[in-house]
Amino acid sequence: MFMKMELLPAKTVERLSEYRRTLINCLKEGKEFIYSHELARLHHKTAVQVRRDIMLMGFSGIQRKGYRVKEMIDAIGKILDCKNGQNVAIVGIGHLGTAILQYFTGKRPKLKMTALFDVDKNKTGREINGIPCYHVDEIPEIVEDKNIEIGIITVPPEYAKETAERLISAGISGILNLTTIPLNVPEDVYLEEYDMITSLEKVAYFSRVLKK
Amino acid sequence: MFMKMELLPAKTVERLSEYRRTLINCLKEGKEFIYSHELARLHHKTAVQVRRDIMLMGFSGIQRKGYRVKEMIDAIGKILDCKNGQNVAIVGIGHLGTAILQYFTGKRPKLKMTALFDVDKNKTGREINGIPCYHVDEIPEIVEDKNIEIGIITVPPEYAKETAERLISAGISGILNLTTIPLNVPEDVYLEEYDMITSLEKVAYFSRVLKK
DNA sequence: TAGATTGTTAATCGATTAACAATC
DNA sequence: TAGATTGTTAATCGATTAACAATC
Repeated sequence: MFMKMELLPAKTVERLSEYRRTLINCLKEGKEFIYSHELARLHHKTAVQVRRDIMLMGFSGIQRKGYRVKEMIDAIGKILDCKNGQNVAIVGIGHLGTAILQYFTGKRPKLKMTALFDVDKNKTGREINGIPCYHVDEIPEIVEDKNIEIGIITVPPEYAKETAERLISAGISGILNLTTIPLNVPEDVYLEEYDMITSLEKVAYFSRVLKK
Repeated sequence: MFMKMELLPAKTVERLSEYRRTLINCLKEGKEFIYSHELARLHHKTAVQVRRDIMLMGFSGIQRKGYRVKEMIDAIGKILDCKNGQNVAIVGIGHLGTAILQYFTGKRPKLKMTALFDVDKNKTGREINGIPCYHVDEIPEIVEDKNIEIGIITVPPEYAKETAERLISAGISGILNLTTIPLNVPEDVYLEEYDMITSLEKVAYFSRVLKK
């Protein structure tokens, strides 16, 4: 069997993730088929783009009927998910860390929330939302023992750098940095950064200048 | 006096916001000048891109000395900030809403956190972090009376749609949607959406496939 | 059959980078 | 002066969209 295994464009990967979210909702509502233009409309995209993304992942629909919702969810899973799952940790269990933890619970079975880390004695040494919380000093052992591949950083900005360093030397392979400090990582670690203030400033700018 | 007022590319606007964050830190550390390659390195960009962004906003540096940190912060402010400020509200004061509120406090004087909205009686009718919290039913009056221009939506997904509708009919001009539900807004409302799960799935995918 | 939809290539558009002139 | 940096245009690259063939 031949497996389509080229690297997909980052933008396509993002959109596939978004499509899946929507498809899961469609499935819940009992929808069996979906047209490219329906999916496009739900995501403010064009139908061509949706079809092209689907083509790039090697899936196909049925002429005049659209795409089978259930099968497409599985097809996206084949691309986005690791067969045996990937373990995830959150470092910094403040409001942001907790928000992610809560949202996450039970949603993505292939991304297994495995450990939490904090410095607060009230949080460490117990389970939060059913996930064990350790002191950040335990990052090296726990990340290695539990084979944690992905770290989400939601610590206060002044600790962002050292947190990243700890995760990296513990052998993490991907980081989602939600602090306001841009990080530097070695080449073999994938880094994604997001700052809400930038999003908000973008909204402020365009909502102002676009209204004539 | 001639004002440079063309619309900047969205990507440039994002980067200017990021540069400013970094420049503010540089200023705190007493740095007076910064080279394009220094700023580039801090943001994983190229020096050319930094210089081009700066050029596009109509600012200039000094040959061989770089850019004056203080002046550049002001120049970015002239682009991103509204002279008299813009009022912001958060709808949904759960962990995510609270995280934003806390981070936000005192950071961006031109984005004035003006009102919070929730349904929980323990939160409404009092101040949280110094900002008054109202019941979501009061959105129409408060948004109009307080001239709120930007709404951040951090409600549970099932309420995302109606929250957006309420904000829009109350006359909001920009929305930052942090729920997992894509929204539809009329043409004259600027919408920015962000979903952490997509970011996380992107990290999972690339951290897996990029390691050979 | 006509119409609607998928699948795919080619063209276009926009964003980044290369190249280099200017200048301190 | 030589070297380093800014500023800017032109070339390249990548992402989106247009066009259209295939087919149900």
